[in-house]
Amino acid sequence: MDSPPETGTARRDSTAAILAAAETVFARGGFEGARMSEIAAEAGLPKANLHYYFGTKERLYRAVLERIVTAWLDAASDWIVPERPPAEALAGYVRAKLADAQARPGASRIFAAEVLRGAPLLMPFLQGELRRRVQAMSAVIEHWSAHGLMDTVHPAHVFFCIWAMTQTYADFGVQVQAVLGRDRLSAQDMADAAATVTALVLKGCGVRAAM
Amino acid sequence: MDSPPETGTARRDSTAAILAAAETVFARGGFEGARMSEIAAEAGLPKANLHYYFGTKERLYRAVLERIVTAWLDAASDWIVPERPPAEALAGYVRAKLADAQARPGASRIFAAEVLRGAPLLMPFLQGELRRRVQAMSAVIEHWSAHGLMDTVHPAHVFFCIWAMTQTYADFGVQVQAVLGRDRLSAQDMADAAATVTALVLKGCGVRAAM
DNA sequence: GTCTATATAGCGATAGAC
DNA sequence: GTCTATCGCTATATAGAC
Repeated sequence: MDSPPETGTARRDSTAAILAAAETVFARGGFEGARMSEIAAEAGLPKANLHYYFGTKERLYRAVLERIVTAWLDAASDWIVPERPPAEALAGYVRAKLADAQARPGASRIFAAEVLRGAPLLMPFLQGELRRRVQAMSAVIEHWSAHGLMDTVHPAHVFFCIWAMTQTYADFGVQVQAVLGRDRLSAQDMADAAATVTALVLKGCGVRAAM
Repeated sequence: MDSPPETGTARRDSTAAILAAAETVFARGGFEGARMSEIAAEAGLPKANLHYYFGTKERLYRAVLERIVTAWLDAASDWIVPERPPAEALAGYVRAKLADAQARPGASRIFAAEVLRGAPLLMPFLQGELRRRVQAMSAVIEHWSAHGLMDTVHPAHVFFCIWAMTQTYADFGVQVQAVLGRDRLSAQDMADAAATVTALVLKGCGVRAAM
């Protein structure tokens, strides 16, 4: 948004390559664990170019975080709307979150590592945009409860639990693999995961069967 | 277990102080984010003493991890036994895990950070001891299902979900606080969390009401 | 055993040639 | 705009006095 001007297609290619490489490298080890030299190698560029485009390691990291947070919000939030029956809405939300965790596990891990260390850079997002989204989605849940479509619950906590369960298949993927004794998670494993999470959420919230 | 001999009470005091300080400092930032000088300051000892007792930063980190893993296993695993009714057993297990997350959030975060970066040091534990424990607990779940005390589920995935939900209140505590708009989580917040997780697990698994 | 003072390496960042 | 060579700092680790 500031630093060197935004024009030029070579610039676009380079910054895109750097951001993709940075997401890969930050995904293992977080901010402190990543080396600028690793990111440069991953992007196939000299290290100096990273500083030319992004100035400092922290500014590059912030750029990566920003991309992730944007995707986080777009991903699934429009499933939770009052017109939809809760069974369909919640199941769709869970499936979208699980699909996101599988599609971009690195993004999920970077987000998790940032929150783990106290979210120094994400705090404004958590207290602002995310809080408002949760309040809006919570109102929908309360609407469903009031209409007898599901149990009365603590809506925010239900979302914390959904996020925890879906993200665990990205963030703790190696633990899941190790415990199941797999080299990597099969499609069947992910189907079992989806079935389990969906059942816990729908039956756990007493959602009346979809029609 | 190796390096300097294990006798002497001054040694016991120093190593205990260092391990406690290390757990605090590793809890924010993980292995790479921690500075030996921070740990020394936190323990009130000169930095050189850390190296005298533990040799390297990695060996100190391993010692901290070992303590955490031991506690992890002791914490709650004896709740899941076939004699107990599943409602009581699963509710007790969830409560014990949540209490553990509240009592030692730093330990939970260190474990999470280690798994996040691919669990290079924990892999033997995950594939060995933890896998065996899950297999044993899964057999109990299947026993309950076979006796009509609860639905037929994917037992391992149920445990992944329980761990995810309970640990999120330690590992992602700042996110929970931010979204709820709190300075810190109140006793009421934690009671709501416990109620939500317990409901999702018990109703989600179709556990027949306790008698 | 305990500490101060220092060696050594690796990292982020930059200067300056092309 | 792009790269090579290098600076300066900081962190782990150790040598050696007490």
